Amino acid sequence: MSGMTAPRRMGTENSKTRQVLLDVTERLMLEEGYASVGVRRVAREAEVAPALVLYYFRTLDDLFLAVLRRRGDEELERVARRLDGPQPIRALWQVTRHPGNALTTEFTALANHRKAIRAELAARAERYREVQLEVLTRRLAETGVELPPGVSPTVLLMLANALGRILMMENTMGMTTRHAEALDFVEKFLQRYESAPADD
Amino acid sequence: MSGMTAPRRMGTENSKTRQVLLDVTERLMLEEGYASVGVRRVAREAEVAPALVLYYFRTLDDLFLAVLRRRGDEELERVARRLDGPQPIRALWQVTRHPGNALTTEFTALANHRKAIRAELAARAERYREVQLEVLTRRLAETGVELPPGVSPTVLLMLANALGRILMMENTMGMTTRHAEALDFVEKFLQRYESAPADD
DNA sequence: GTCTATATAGTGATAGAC
DNA sequence: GTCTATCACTATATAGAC
Repeated sequence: MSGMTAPRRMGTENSKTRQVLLDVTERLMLEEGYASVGVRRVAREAEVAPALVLYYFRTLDDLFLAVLRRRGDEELERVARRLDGPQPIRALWQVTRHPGNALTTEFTALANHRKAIRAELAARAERYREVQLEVLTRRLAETGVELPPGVSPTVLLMLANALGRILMMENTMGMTTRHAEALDFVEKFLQRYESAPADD
Repeated sequence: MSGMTAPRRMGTENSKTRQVLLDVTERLMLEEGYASVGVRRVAREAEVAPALVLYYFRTLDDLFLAVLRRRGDEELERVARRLDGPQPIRALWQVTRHPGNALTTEFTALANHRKAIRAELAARAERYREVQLEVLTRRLAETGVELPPGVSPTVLLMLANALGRILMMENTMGMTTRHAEALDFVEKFLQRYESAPADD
């Protein structure tokens, strides 16, 4: 399981230091972007020597992948739980705009450069979408919400995800043009389809 | 205008070589991503010496900015012209999914690392949005299309742009989950609101 | 498990000859 | 206008001592 390609020594999965390195990497990605993550920088923030980072993660890719897997698993669970409540559409919107999702954006950017990340991220994103869709579809049926004509749960999911992600990305680069109107539209939509028990 | 900070020599605006360097850079960004753009790589593809790149563009940032400005101006004009036709919503969707827009995505990613790019891109994106909105609003009024309740031209613009961009980004990383349903929804929407002269 | 020291290879940028 | 040569710096990754 841990790969027998390299004869080099390597740290164990449940080391305390290893966890710290993952924490530092994740924090750096969120605060300064993935480009700030490097062997030296992570080591400095974790107050260890650079070589130790490569002792726990053979390559930088391995470090990124470990963060992606740890956080991704947590997030998938959290999202599925959130959507499985009384207001699935509102939950969908909140989840999309949650800071935890900012890491996904960062990994998406990183995937441009690193093949290994791209493969893993794409696979996860597909699973993520299917899980969201499954829970959302079920809950919409159970709560008896009637969406606008032509808007299937799939379409609702894609539109919410897309709009949320783009607003986030634009915000990151200091852009807010027409965001207010978009957010207002979403709020009205939520009130129309979920706050009042929708009996048109 | 051309900056009196550096005493270093520099090429003229309408040099043939300069144009080639811009072409190469743009092509590289589209085909392999911005990370493949470097002094040496661009020089090699243009079949000149690396130092010549920095003769025409004092820094890498300057090279990127020159591409952004040249292409951005062309695109803005093209988009405004396209939207100002008989089917503005369809044009909006086509423009969003046009390859020319892929460069924007690349610049958005680049903006994460480079402050100078971020500032210029944000300013341009705001102008781009306002121009799109202005033409779209006017044409929708002129063609007498009645959008779904709550969906203002602004909301339509933001949703179309967001969905189109996200589909493009996912495609780039080899992901297509549920794209068909989303595209189908858009197509039906277009047919409903534009192909038939809409008299409900 | 953690360190120091270093190998190896990349980068953007500059000086100055032709 | 274009080149060669090089500086100064960064990066990931490795070997081997403690």
